[in-house]
Amino acid sequence: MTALSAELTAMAGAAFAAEGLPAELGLVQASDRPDLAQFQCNGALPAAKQQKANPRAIAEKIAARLRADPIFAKVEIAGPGFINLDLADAALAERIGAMAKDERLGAPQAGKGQKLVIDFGGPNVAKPMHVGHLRSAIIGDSLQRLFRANGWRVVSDVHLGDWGLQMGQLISEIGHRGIAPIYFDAAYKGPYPDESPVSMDDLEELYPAAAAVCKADPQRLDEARQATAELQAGRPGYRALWQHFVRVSEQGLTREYASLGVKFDLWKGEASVDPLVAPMIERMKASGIAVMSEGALIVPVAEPGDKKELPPLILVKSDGAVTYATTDLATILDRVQSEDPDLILYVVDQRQHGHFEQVFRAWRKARWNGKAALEHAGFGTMNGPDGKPFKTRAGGVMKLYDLIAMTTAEAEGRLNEQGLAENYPAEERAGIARMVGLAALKFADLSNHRITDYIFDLGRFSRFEGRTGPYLQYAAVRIQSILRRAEGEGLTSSSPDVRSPEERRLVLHLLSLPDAMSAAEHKRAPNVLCDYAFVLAQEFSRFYTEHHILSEADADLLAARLGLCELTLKTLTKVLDLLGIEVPARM
RNA sequence: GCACCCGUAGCUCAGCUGGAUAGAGUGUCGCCCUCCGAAGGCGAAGGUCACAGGUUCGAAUCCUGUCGGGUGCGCCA
Repeated sequence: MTALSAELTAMAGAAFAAEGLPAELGLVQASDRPDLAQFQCNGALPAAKQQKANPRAIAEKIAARLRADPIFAKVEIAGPGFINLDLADAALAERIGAMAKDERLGAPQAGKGQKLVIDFGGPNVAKPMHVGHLRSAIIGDSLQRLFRANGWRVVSDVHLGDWGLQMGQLISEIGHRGIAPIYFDAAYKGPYPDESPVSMDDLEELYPAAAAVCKADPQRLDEARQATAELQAGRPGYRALWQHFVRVSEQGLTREYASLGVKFDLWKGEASVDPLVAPMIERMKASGIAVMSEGALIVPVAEPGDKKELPPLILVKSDGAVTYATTDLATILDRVQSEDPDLILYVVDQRQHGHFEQVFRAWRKARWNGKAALEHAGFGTMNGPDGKPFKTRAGGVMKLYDLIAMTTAEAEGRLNEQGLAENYPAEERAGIARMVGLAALKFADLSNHRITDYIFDLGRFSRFEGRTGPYLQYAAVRIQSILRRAEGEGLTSSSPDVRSPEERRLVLHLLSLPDAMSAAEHKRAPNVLCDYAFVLAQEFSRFYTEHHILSEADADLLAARLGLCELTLKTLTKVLDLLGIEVPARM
């Protein structure tokens, strides 16, 4: 089905064209002044500028053409030349009926035939996931859901950090402690044990210790560098040990991501493109793109128009090891070869912007095959109430696991306070608390614009009133409750109708779903969906307060209103799903 | 030092491909449960859109400068 705004835009566009004006001027959008009209078209103003004519006169010509169509209940000129449009209730009813029958609820299929790879710039192996990874997971997950809903084929890759200096630091630390000498014995030919010599807990202790000692002691840093280079060069014992790190970490990370409800198609990492790295470097050297400088192999990426010269991308460090810029470049090569995507989206902290600019420029400079557009969808940091990066009370890094436990506990406390879910089985109660806590967390994160930093304030998110995830869940649960009662009374629903102002507002908002989904896609901004969902819940609550549905005497009206409840529930559930938020059956 | 991002109601934030009276939540103050879940609904008060110029018929939105905050600036990721 065609989106209502698109349908109206096509009509207005035709009217402009018929007047010898560009059809693009016919853009019709929801009105900024709902008190004046449902939709508006501002095209007469730029048209007047182009033609050096009176905007109201042009608007009048367009309006005269539009008035001929019975879809409109009102076509008016206002102010300097705005064209204000109201639709006939019958036309709205027809379109909302079509939406109710459409499985996709009118989702725009603009991505049909296009392929997207999303890179989550995942956490590092051997380090626990912390709140810094939360935004990448939540925002990236919402984007993958949205793009899929809009018709794209999507491949998501967690893209673990498993190949850098931190690996050498860990190896060297383990060597110093003598934990698993067999992996360091150059004479030993294998095989190496299947069982990992270190657990996830061990790694969580080992890594910070290793990082600290390298910072304090230059000699230890050198050792770590050398270990990194040897690992990358393929030293068997180091590779075997590294395999253990990766496997152990992946188990832990899978659990963490699962608790967030986030899934990836690929669990690749930097190391997975290792075989591509050496040939890629050779190719870059051969074509003269990569040159030696200060002992390192670099790709100059400065461009003439730069306000500030961008430093070169370092392909191979002077110690022989590669950097994540190298693996990111090789990963593009890998993705182009295996997926041939139209777009690669990097959902990574905004502070990495310079890095991605370097990688993208180097890629373009190489002029290799592939149609993929490269784009960094950066996000701001999550700060504590003091406006500084979020920490635990003790001042340490807050682990994701603990954060989720905190929000769940808050949700549970709130349920207790309200005396809700009191008689539910303990298991269901726990499930509800988890869903409510996650909704609070995700909605708070997603409702801010991606790029801005925001303050994480558990107290505020946990009030569960106003513009929050739990409010939206509550709205959905209330609708489910009505529908259950209706079913119990043997009532049936029919196609929604438009009779009251509250229904009209609700229906208009439902019909704007494709606009929200398109805007969210184009801006790569889930906060647009948050806004849509919140307004939808508000419009429903208004409708619900004004009209007592189940006691309606007019059977046709009752059925139509039940149909409207069903469609609202479907739409709300769908948008929440795009945000990665689940709705409990009751709460 | 240079570059990028940001500065909107007491607080937390939307809006920023220029357009009509700048929005929401929260907080404050009123009103609404004999009826489908009040975690709700309705209303009031609250803003020199940091500041100063400029472009335009029209600027929170575009340009320049100033002030204030954040971030990044070859061998970490």
